[in-house]
Amino acid sequence: MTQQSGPVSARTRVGPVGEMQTALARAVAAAVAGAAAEGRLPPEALEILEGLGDGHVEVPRESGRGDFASTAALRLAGPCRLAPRQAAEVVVSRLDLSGLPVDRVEVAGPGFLNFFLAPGWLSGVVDRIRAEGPAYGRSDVGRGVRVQVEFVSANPTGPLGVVNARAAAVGDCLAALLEAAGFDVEREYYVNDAGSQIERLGRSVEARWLELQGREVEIPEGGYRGEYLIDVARAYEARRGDWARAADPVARAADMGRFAVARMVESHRELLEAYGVRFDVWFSQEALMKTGALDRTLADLEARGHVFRRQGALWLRTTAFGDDRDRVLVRSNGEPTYFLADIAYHRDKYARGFRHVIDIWGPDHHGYIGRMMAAVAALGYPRDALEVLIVQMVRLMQGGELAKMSKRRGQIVPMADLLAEVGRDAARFFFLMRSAESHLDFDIDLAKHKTADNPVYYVQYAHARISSILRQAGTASGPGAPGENNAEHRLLTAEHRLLTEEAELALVRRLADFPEEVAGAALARAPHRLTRYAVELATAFHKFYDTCRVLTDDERLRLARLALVDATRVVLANALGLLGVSAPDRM
RNA sequence: GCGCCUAUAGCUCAGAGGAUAGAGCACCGGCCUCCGGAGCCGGGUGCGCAGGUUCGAGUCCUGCUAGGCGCACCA
Repeated sequence: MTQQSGPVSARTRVGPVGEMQTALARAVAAAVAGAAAEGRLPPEALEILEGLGDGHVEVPRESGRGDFASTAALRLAGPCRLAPRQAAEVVVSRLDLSGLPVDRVEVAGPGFLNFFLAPGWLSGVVDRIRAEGPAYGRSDVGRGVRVQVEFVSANPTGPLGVVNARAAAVGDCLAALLEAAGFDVEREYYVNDAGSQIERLGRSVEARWLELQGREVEIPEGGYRGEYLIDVARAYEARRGDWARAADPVARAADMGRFAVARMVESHRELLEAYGVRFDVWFSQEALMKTGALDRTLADLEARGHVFRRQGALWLRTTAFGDDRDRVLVRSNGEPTYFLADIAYHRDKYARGFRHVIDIWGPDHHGYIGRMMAAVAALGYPRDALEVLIVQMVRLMQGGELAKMSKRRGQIVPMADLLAEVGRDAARFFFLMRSAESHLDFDIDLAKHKTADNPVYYVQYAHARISSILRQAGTASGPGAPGENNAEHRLLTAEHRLLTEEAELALVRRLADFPEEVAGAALARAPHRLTRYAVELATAFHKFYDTCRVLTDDERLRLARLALVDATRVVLANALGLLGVSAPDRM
């Protein structure tokens, strides 16, 4: 079983940097074509290079190796049986860089082509960012493909825990990234409001309710023992107590189950909204089942010939699609499994028109991926129609120890408690600092620090500091209508070629990277890259601030730097916006 | 037993087949007549082990070791 990763290609060519890479790649390709035509490179060279697309142009890690490097010669050398450096020399001799801001090209190391660009090659970026504003960073690599991201989807039988908080941050940010990258995204929450767990929930509420009536009752086997159900029972008593006392016990427990689910779902929705996460669709499992979706799904799978009967049960032959064993759809007692319901749910997703579905699951479900992928394949959908991401577990650390936030041992820590402790911004930022699939140690002490060692404050501080500078300069922060006399208007005349300090150029360079960072993070399903970028951008700004005075008496330099600072504000705000973290003007 | 994930600096973690592997925390030492010091600068014998593919491997493949998780006619 291999997990499908969907339309993932971590390399994208968008934004100012990507556009330059594409232009350089074209120039290299033209040089190779020219050399091949002259017989100085074998005919297959061009074909090999085309197979690389523009992926052979990269950004060298080390400064001093140019602004860009091409590995074309290295890749041609083997198949063409040439010495890499020699191939590089041939390419360079044919390079036509007219119209490109390239100062010089060097052959370096084993055969890299290093391009050194003219110092002002990014001088247009500042205006571009300030003109695009909130749209800067968006691209169309997704080409409007409809994608659904389903996440959190916690059972409505108890409060949300910290893993749900992590999944919410990851799912919401991933959805935002995909939107920014040009996909047509819907956020969905699946409500498991059917099945035996809801019966157990109802009986558990009933037990609490009977307790409130002064009766001593055991919570049923397999029931939910959390004290939150006492509140549910109280609310139920207030709303439907009279009816319940006269009602048939079976109907009463069922009614309590429905009541508890509605209440739980509502509290989850409220908590998530307070966390800044809104779903487009809250999808009810019960509603789906009422439409007969299970029967239709079963019939579909049978028609496709993947269902068989064994020992009185109906099975899906998932082993035909990479699973390591076959799975039961309908138990011998006639009860459908949760698996069948899940297949019906996914079938419904595709029926609703999604070309690509991303499920974000908790760590306890990774064993479920194989059968779900197999089921989607059995339904006849392409292998990349479904993609499952696992958000790994969270350990809360405090004072270097496992935090004891939960009152009882082994009990999950409620999401609400964590938010009350560290706040929404810190929680979201910290959950997005690590790749979703690796275990996370959440440092509560650090998250609460209001100092620079706390990354979220460090980034927000950069934004607040910028706002302060712009306030002092009399520049409206934000794209208001500029009066012709104010500084906002005069920034349009800023001369970006005056930005020559190393710290200034480094900052411009980081700003120029943003669209590629966004698209790359979206395609790689890696929101944590964006968090990292935000920190790096803040660092670049603070370094600039430390070495370059913005509000100088030199009017022209002052305008140039103000424009740069304002562009930085835009990008920081856009990055924080995608992360779901606030960008304060004051702290 | 089988499967999946993880293994990178004292700690927590980035790392997109490229050149000399990076951040943050912690620790030590510097920097404010000036736009917010919630800042900046400096200090580092680290890719679990062994093979392989490649011009080039932390990255891909195989085996091993260690940790985590999963392996229901549960949801």
